[in-house]
Amino acid sequence: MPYSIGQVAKKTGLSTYTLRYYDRKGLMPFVKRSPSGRREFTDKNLDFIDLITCLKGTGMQLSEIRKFVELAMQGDATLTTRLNIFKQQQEAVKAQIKQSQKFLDKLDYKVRFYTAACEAGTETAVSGNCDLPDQPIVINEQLRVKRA
Amino acid sequence: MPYSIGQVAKKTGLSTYTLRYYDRKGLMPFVKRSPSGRREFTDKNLDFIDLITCLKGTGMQLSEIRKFVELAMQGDATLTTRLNIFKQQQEAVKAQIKQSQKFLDKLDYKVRFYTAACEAGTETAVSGNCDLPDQPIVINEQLRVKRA
DNA sequence: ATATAACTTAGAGTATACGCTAACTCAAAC
DNA sequence: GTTTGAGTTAGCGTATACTCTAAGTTATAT
Repeated sequence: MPYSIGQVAKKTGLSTYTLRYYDRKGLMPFVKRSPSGRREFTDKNLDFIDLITCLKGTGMQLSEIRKFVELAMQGDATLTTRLNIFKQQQEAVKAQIKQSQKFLDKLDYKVRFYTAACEAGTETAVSGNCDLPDQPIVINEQLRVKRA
Repeated sequence: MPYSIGQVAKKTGLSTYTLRYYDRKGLMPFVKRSPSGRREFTDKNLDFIDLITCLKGTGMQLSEIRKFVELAMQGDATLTTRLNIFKQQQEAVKAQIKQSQKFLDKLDYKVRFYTAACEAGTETAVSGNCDLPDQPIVINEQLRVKRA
């Protein structure tokens, strides 16, 4: 039994608007229609939508995803091309995670800095250098507003 | 010696358009002007722009960053509020990294799958389940198109 | 002194990814 | 058989974040 667009929306968390939009954008040429024109999604289709969600979640644009889908529709002739797309995206995600980790390091430093600042009652009493995150954060007792 | 907007653009990698746009959006109320109205960025300003870039890079919207900037301009009275914003963003980034890692796992699987498919010459010869990524990927020798 | 490069603002234009409405059709329940 | 809920398309509207142009001013180098 195929799924209706509403059922797919519930299953995937995407809105029906989004699903139709994706379809219009050429991301779902594999979805068959009932005699009256309604979309009928199979379980295999759902897997593919999961993949689309994955690619989208890693920053791939809909236009690029469309290209991938078109390759996939062409069958085995495009296997290596598709493999390369996945390898490329793999590297992209690794780089993204690295970048996010750098940002997280900065945030970690900020939390330590602001924790000290809150304790001292003022930012001016706190020393520390954001670009040297391992450097200790020190409170200048002379400048404290709040006493411990 | 203060920096001009062009120099800041080079240093930060943001375009002058973007810097002015950020300014207009209230993200840089701390930037002073020369008598003739030109922006004069200090090194401290550059650090703050780095922070803005960090927050933006972790998915914070400009409108939210603006709120943070406004709090920062109010001084020590908003220290705990700002600390909480950083803590919140810290958690958000951790969650993002986790999600990205999940997507990466899926991509890793796809690379393994497609590598096998390329070797076999056809997708149909390859078995494997994306939701059980530890399951081995097996090539059905009967369905091979390309012989090893 | 003047060319040119860089700055200024206001505001229009672009890209992406939706979200929503209107007007209509269709399927299932009662 | 008719209501109700869900589906359909076309197309307009929105949000975000730029990106660029136009028209003018200012700073710097020759």
